[in-house]
Amino acid sequence: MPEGHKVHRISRAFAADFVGKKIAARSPQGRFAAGAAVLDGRKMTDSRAVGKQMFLGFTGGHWLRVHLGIYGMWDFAGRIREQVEVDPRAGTRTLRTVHPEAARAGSGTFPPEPVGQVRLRLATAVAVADLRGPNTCELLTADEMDAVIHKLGPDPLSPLGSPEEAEQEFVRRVRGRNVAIGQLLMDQGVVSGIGNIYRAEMLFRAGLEPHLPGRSLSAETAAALWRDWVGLLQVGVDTGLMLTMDGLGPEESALALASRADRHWVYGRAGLPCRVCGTEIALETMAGRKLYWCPSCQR
DNA sequence: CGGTCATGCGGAG
DNA sequence: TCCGCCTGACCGG
Repeated sequence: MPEGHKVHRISRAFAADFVGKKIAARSPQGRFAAGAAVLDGRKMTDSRAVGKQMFLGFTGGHWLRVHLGIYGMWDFAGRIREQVEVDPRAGTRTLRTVHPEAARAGSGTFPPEPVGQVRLRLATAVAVADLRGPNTCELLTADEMDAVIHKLGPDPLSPLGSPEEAEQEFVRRVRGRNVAIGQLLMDQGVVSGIGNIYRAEMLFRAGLEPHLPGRSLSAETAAALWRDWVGLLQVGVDTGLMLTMDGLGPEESALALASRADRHWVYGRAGLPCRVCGTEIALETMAGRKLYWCPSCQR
């Protein structure tokens, strides 16, 4: 499942091709039939992403909250605006449709038959979005949505206040806790959108020992973590990929992108030599997820 | 082609 | 702490 960058991209896809349009809603799988009936025929009025959560607004004050969990997904088909995509083999950035297959001439009828367990299908006259395997798919009032959002830590791309206030909020939430920084980065109440890959990579990039309590970090160290997240998230939204290794040329990038194991500093590299110092990358469970880190570079 | 794991997280127990 | 979600990537045979 996507970390925060992907959710922002999905939200943008809805903003581009669904917001402002009358929406046909149904639940082919049946598990969201009641909710789909409420939304059916309404106009989509807004699309927001906060961390890993997305909120779609509809006339009448209805908000659809979707959290994809570990393997949920949205599939788009039909006339969908292009987004930047990175070609792993060529190492190039190009514009592509969200769903290239749909652009093929004569590639079947529109709308396409649902594939798999489609919890919810949202459709305009020319575009379709299918939701499969979500962790959460529910209708909320505006007040209920606000309550959800206010429980979340800051998201650089949907700050409740100024960017400076978002940074200060992150610093405050980290330094106020006697909990390992490796746990705090995964806590969506501390900062929104960071998942297991970004956690491991950010800690390595900062040279931070994952077990350090949040309150042991200096304000500057915590602020630097935030600024790194701001940059990583922006790159992720721009490219659609989690590019966590800086300073690679086109050829190196192409190689790095070719396989996930070669794409990151430490994530997924347990037992392999650290790219910087050669020390064996360590693996342990933290916050219920696998944490990869270099015992030499991170202390 | 079958088994395992995972870019989460909420709820049951 | 375990389960549901019920997909897709990856790996060994």
